[in-house]
Amino acid sequence: MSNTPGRPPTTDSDLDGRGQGVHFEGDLRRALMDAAIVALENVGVEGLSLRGLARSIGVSHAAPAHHFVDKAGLLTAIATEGFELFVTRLQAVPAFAPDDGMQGLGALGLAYAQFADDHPGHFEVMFRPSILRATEPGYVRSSRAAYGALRDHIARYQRDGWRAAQDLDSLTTAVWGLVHGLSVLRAGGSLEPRHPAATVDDLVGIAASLIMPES
Amino acid sequence: MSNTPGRPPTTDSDLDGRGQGVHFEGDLRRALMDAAIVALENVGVEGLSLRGLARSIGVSHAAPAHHFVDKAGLLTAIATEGFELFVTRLQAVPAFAPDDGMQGLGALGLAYAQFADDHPGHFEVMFRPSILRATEPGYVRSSRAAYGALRDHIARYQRDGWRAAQDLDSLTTAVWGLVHGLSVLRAGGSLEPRHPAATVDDLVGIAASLIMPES
DNA sequence: TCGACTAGTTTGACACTGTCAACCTTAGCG
DNA sequence: CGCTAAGGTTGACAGTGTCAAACTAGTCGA
Repeated sequence: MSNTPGRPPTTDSDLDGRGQGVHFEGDLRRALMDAAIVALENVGVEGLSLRGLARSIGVSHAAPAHHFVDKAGLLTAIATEGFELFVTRLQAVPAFAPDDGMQGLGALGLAYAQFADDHPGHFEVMFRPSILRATEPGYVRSSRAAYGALRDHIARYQRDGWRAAQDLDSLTTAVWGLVHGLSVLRAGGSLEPRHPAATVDDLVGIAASLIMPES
Repeated sequence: MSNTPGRPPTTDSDLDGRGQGVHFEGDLRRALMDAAIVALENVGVEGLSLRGLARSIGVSHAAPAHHFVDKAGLLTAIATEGFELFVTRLQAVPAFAPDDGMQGLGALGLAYAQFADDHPGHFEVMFRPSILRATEPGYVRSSRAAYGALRDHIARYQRDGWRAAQDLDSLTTAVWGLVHGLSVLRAGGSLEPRHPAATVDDLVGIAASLIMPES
């Protein structure tokens, strides 16, 4: 059970060479994160237990502490990974095509909302610095990279004439806030009463109707 | 709950100093909620401890269970109170004046963001049904009342010509998502890197720039 | 070859938590 | 008077995160 996950335990160390066989990324670390991500989806942060994770994987209760110092460390690792996934997702959004209306922006919003839907475990934790080691360099770097990716898209739209006169950071933050707020409300179930079973596309439609009422 | 009317509230006994307030909403209940709200502001949900609350007030560790069944019950009571405060706050927003541009909408957004800023303890918990007894009638009622108050404002703006053709619920949800997302990001500190020390007014400005770029 | 070293893991302990069951105390009332 | 019940207490239980110390196995320098 301990070796089922995809990666074999890095049998050879010399592909990296520096130092000795330093595989900081062991098997257990990955297994713990995967189990934690599933647990976050099901029971949320308050229901997640390091001991329960260890138990489900079949290691002792103190094993996690060796890879992540404590619970905040584990959550920080997940949040960081989330932002990294997030960045690659945003970067996969096709560039703006000037003749397709606001398709570019719509695709961007869709990527955001879709990410929240596809990775609820990561999303649960990414934007909650108070329960993370929010000053950890990796977390800071990846979260800023995510903002940067968002900003790059908006900048490109501006270059193509969309609200070119407005402040880039304000625009980015506003778009971010809009799609983030809708995603959060949806993930929390707060949208249910008025928009039962709202899909990700519904969200994008709602957001689009606010930004560009004419279309 | 509030029934068992056999005994009138005995207003004859002075409700000053010594405990024994026999009103069915006791003294301790209020004290626990106030202490919890402060704790939520400081240490968040994961740092809040029923025993710690009881200790700080000077009652036994099991006393809270008598007023709120468990932790979720306490949080639900706070969330419900938060929505009630929220509704009165929204209802205090002056009606739309047709000649003041989007001042009405701006005031609405300001009320929202200001509430999140003024009551971080309540806000921390209001939109997280997964840690609450989200089906409790009082919570459902007050949270829907909040949506209704928001919707009433938007409906009035529509009657005055603002985006009159758009779907009211979609518009309400969009505005809600925008201002909620910005408030959440700000409360979590995620805005810090790009917008250090962003004020509530900054938020409203950012939101306004997205909704009405021409102004 | 061998001993030291070290990352990874285990065991055991501690203080803490939420929750439950039982008991005590007191006020109000027939 | 005794009854009832709400409000509060005490004690216990199973979990939890975290820390310290011990063990294990693989690696490296000699």
